[in-house]
Amino acid sequence: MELNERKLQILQAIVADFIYSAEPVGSRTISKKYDMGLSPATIRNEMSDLEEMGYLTHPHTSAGRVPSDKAYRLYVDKLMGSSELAEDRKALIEAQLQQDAAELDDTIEKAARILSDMTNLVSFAITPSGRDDTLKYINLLPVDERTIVLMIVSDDGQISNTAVKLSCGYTEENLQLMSKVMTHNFKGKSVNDILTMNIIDSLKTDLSAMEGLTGDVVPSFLQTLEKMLDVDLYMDGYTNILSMPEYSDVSKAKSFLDTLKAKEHFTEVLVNRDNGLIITIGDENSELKDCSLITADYRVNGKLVGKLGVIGPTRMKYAEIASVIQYITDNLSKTFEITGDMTDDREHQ
Amino acid sequence: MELNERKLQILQAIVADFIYSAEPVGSRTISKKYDMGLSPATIRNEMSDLEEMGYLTHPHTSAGRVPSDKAYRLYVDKLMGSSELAEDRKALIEAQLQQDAAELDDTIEKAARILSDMTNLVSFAITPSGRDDTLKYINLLPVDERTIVLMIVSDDGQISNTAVKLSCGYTEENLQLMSKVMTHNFKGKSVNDILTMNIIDSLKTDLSAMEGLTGDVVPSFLQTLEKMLDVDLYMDGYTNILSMPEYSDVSKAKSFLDTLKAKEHFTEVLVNRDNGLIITIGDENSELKDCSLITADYRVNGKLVGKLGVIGPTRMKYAEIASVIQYITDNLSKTFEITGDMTDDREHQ
DNA sequence: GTTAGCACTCTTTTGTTTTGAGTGCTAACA
DNA sequence: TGTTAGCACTCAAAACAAAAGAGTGCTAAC
Repeated sequence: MELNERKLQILQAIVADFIYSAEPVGSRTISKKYDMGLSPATIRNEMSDLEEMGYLTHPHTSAGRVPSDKAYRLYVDKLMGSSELAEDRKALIEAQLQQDAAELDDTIEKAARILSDMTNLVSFAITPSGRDDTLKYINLLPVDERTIVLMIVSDDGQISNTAVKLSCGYTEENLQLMSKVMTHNFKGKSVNDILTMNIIDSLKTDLSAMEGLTGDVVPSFLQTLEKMLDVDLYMDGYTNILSMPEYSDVSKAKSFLDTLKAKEHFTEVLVNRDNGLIITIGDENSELKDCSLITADYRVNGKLVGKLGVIGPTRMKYAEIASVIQYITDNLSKTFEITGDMTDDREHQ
Repeated sequence: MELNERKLQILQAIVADFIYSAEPVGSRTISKKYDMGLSPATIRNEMSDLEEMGYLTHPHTSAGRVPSDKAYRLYVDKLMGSSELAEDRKALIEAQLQQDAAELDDTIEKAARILSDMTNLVSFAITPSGRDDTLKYINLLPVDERTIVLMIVSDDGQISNTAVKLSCGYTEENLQLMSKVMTHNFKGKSVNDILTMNIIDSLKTDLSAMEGLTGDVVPSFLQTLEKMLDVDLYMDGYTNILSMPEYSDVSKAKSFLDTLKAKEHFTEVLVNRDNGLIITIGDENSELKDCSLITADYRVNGKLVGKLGVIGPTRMKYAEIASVIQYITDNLSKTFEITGDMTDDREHQ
């Protein structure tokens, strides 16, 4: 059977209607609301065909039609078109993102909040991983008799520091020498490389004169590097789903939210997701098969990549949401480019 | 009317039963389950009295009795006794808290998680404010041509640092001088004092020779101090309420969760709350009048005070929950005392 | 003072009927 | 041959009715 122009039109009408109403769509509705000069009976015939082709389903005999995942996919790819974001929304996004956009983390968090507010869905965002950051230099600084600070500066200007409690004393000279050796050894190497290669051993021979100090500093150094690998995950708008008919049943809502709460796993899903504006629908997802995800990446300094997106039932306003996400991520990338040489002006853990 | 021994016994039975069943308690139930040698009729008479006295209410004629806030208050004060935590739970708490208890923040977060898991309620915790921390010294360190790090060390060993992007160049001597002057001016002063008193002006005269540098550093300094004031709020176990009969209605659950999400306000409530094990019931709360809160404080280095607690419907297992909270906060305080001189071994923002 | 007995109340449960949205099929129409 | 009116049929949801059951309050007897 062929998917002719009329079938597409009808399918589009059904999907669009269902997205808004959350009710199975009947032939009368289509015939009346979207007047395409066809009687309900004709539309019924077409619907019957569309069902046979796998685009529609039927909760029960006397109910209207509901789009299948396949229909949503077609809708997203061919039918929905792209929706231009209203000017006032654009302005709102810009205003809110710009407003004290000092720290990356805070801004990302804010972006997620805006996103969930505008879409009424659960939003999430991950920060870029520092795994490919290369080190610029390492500095050890005295604090008090038994405490020093380990400071790691990376080439793109990010600074991480940790206080290190020493088990033995130290001299300023020791610190300086050690800073020098460490910088020499690790300059230009990426965080990931340092952690996977066993560069630490070489350090021990270079600094054999001060074993005690090395023994205290190295674990902190590694720990700090590990932390630079970490990707933070923010979520917002959890409660939005509680006003959606799909989750009017508390136990459904609970199991959905509990799944989302297993953050670690979710982070992984996002990290492995392609860049660009990505929409996955229903069973295209490895998990949460009755949900859709829309994500897009954002750039920091034109390079490091984080992601931002929403999750919700397959019945969602794809076009509208996609345009919101796209606009926010574009804006984020711009923000962290314009203020490019200001992005250092924040603390990194 | 007098609240005699028998009335108390009956009231206790009713409250205890209702806490577990969430169903209005009838006279038969009390007579059978808690055999105190009285017929349902007698108990009915007593119940009627208790209702008149304001301890019980009546959803409708043919329903059992439900405890009022007043009854819970009496129950908590006089009737419930104290429940000793089971040994395996104690062990579990200790094991989980001890396990890499490196950073205060992480540990607090973990404590909140344990708490919500054990109580099946929403838990929350606030970290101590740094408002009364006194400064030990301030250090400015070179990073690159246009960037320095501002490091603030407080007397109890906490370290905060921020990268400062400069609008002009600097020399090492400048930094050292400025570090010295700032340390001299602010050593021994509390964060709060520095922020309220206008000490900044004096700094400008002392360092008039390097206006540019001062102009860049002072805002960052203030900003960092502001941050030290901040109290972080963690919440966990949001979804627990979705399995409670009180919130089987999605819209009720949503409005409860939305109220909790207004974090800022909630933080304030907690900060202003008394120390010790505090239980507030129903309309004793200024907000969320159909909920109860149980909180306790924990100490860090024997001094700084954070708080940990749960929130849920007035029908909660007060004794059990109180003992869990008490045990966790005791343990937290102990953890951050034993490793007393190790608590510096973490980063502070 | 306690309790058995009983009428009464009111929610919950269960069953029944009605309604109405929507389909599928057939037959007529253009 | 495609379109449509008409109609029987289906099924969930709503409305209604009846029954069950939990529990009370009161009275009278112990």
